[in-house]
Amino acid sequence: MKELDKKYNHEEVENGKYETWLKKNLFKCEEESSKKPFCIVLPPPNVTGVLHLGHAWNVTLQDIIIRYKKMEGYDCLWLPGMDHAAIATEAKVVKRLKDKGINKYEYGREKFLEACWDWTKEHGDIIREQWAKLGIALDYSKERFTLDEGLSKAVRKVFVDYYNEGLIYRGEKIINWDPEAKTALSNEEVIYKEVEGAFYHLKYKLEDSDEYLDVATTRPETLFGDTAVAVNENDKRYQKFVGKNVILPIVNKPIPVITDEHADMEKGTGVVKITPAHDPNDFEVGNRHQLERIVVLNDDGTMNENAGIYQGMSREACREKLVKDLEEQGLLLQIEPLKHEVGHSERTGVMVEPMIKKQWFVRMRPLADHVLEVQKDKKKKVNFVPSRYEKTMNHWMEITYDWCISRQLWWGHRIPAWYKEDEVYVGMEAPKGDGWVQDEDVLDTWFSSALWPFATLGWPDNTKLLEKYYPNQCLVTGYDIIPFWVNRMTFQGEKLLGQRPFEDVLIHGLIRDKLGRKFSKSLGNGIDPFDMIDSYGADALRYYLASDVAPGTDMRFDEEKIKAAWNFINKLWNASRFVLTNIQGLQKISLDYLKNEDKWILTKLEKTIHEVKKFMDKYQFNNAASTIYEFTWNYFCDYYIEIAKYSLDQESTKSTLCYVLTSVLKMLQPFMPFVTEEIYSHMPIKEEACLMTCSYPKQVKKYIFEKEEEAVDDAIEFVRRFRNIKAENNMSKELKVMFDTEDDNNIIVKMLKLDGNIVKQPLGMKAYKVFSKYIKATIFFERVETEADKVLKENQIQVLKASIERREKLLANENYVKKAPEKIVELDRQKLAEEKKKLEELLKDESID
RNA sequence: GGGCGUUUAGCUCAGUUGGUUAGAGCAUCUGCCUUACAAGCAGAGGGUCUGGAGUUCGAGUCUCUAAACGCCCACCA
Repeated sequence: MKELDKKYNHEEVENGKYETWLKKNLFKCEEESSKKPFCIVLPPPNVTGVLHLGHAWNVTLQDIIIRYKKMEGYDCLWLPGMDHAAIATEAKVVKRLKDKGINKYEYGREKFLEACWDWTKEHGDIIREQWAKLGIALDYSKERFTLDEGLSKAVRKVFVDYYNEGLIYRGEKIINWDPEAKTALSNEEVIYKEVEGAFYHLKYKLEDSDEYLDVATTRPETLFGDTAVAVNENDKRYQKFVGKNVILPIVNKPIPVITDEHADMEKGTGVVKITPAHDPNDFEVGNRHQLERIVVLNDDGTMNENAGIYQGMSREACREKLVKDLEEQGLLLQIEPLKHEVGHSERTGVMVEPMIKKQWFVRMRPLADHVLEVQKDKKKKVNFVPSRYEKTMNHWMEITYDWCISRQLWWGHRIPAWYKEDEVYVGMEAPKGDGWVQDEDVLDTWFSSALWPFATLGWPDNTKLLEKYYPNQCLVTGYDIIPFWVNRMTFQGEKLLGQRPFEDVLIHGLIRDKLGRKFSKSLGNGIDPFDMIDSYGADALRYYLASDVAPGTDMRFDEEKIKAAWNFINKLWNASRFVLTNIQGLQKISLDYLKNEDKWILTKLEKTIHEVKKFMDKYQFNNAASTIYEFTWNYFCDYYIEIAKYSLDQESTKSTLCYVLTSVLKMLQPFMPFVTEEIYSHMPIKEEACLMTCSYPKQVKKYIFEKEEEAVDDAIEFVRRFRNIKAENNMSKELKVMFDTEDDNNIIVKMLKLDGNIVKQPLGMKAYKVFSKYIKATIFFERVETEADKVLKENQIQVLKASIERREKLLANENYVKKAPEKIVELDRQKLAEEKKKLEELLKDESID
């Protein structure tokens, strides 16, 4: 058995381990076993790029769950995969081709898709390497891609069934148009940003009259599509105009003045221009009044032939020129500056254009209503951690409307619809016969990822995998994609399989920079998690990511904390070295003849195990981590190992060291798999070849010794007070100590290295009393009392007096004694007695000199 | 406009069902190369928990209210 290296070197420790784990098939699920299943599907990262810190956080949390559950005896399946990310990837590939001077449309669909597959392969390989560096326990035998054959089958199945059921339809509606990517977008893909705009007040003259209406608009360039002007029917100001025509400026065309509920008397001038082809509200108005729909924009965002002389201009240029022309013609009444929110494309960043288009939609109401119904049932609902995020989903379900799923892109699942003149065929395969042309469009990338929890398990076929691992037990994702993904998986799972897709959803936040800003390219504040791994190791990064914040909250990145995590690992490493060199040759762990300190550390350990499991089960890894940290550093290293140094020849000491360290390694394994496996491999006694296949520690009641725990706690308390007094008084090593209590003060003598300094009689030197609950001693030392000493003692007395007074008052309060739990009251009584004793001694002490 | 979150030590964060004198890491100060660890050890200082009101024997924790910051959703002709 090779010894542990003198220095903890994360690079050496982590190097090669992942490959070994893969070779040993340690990450594979055990389909055939009778163990209870625990399944997580990995939120598939987009193949657009490589993994960032947010991904590292996301997968670390999942890996901790999976590794924990494996040790807890579950058959775990953590299913990896990637997302083709239709629009995002397409944008990247378009750019790559453009840089080479190639135009997507000239290149052609087939070759373009080849380029997309190349891109996917390249980035997929990088991502897999990154997963390996992070050490995550993915079952690669089940890896999937959102654009693979299986997903394609599932997608087509859903599309066809929904179409036949009337849940998917094709229709002309106002959709969000991305003029850069030249595709429709869903509501969720539009981000509203505040921009500096203006209210343009335009003069719509009454036909054959000098009178006019003041029409305010933020989008003057859409006036070419105006087909009416609306006022509220109760608006007395404009009643006389209703039924008449106004002349559309520039176009010089009469359009009617109508009444419609959409016109709000309170807003603006109370007159609203109606552009049915470019505004969702106006579209509805147009439907109510059978107004013509005039599209004025081309797909690339330039003005079309309906814009007359402005044809070919960009939206922005047209607005500028138009406003100038209106002003010249005296048709511009006023420009009122206005800050307002305008929709931008999530992917390309350009302003989104509401446009009327023929697209495919999912009818959302019935699907969403069903989820709302299910969420009322505690046994059937999706449980969010933290629970507040349930509201985010429910609210979305309440207000969502039909989902535009067709995209005018090439990279994605092609819509399984074929057209022949006026006929439409929707089916799993192309229809027989000539003349059928398939829909050119593909589906929203989220349409396929919404099927991820079950399509990856073989749905729509009724596979064993599906039967065993659906519903998934858990999903881990950021709150920012609840609308895009979690919600959609939920309604699809409910509809298609009649069950929630996952029992729990663990939500985490976003990682921000040290100043709380989002990471962004323009700020240049990005952190590459793999740089951090190079510097501190994956274990340190993982521990940091898992332990920094409570579930559901954002995290501010702080490299100092990774350093602190590294220090902790280094501490573990050194403690392990100490233990390993001292338990060489240990044959078996025997915990039958235990000393007080052994019983003490075992008790602390068993209590720690209980706490840690409680936190792990609630996904509170931050609390679990700090509980283990405290035990390892503050109890095991700071006290037990120090005391153990005096009895390293004893079996009980060796056994206890071995047993405790093994338990610590097990608890830390999910957080820091590399280093814990490395240390475990050197242990002389092992229950399994690998730590990760060991069982998780369970609290053993017989190793809880309350009496000994209290006694050693008290001894430690004494040691702490002793050291304090020693430090505050600048005592030399030559001090002498007289114990006033009969107890076995073995531990204290060792901890304080008092051997040879113990006296049986008081000495004629300055004396100082030290107390804990059970132990009392006098320190004698050579030193002249200074003014500072007196002040210090006086302060101590004051603090004690105040505390005693507070407690006496509290205990004199009948209400408190009557209503508070007895335990609490009893504790106060004890504490009071102690304090009184201490005060008495302290006061008496003044006479000793 | 609707909803949600945050506000605790100099900084970053914990704080379970209300219950001893509110914790950690980092930073600061003091003393130590004590043979696992100086990336360490020992000791210390530092917060009344954003403000106000209430419920309670008891509030960082529950209720109401105000403020600052942040996020989500919707709308703005």
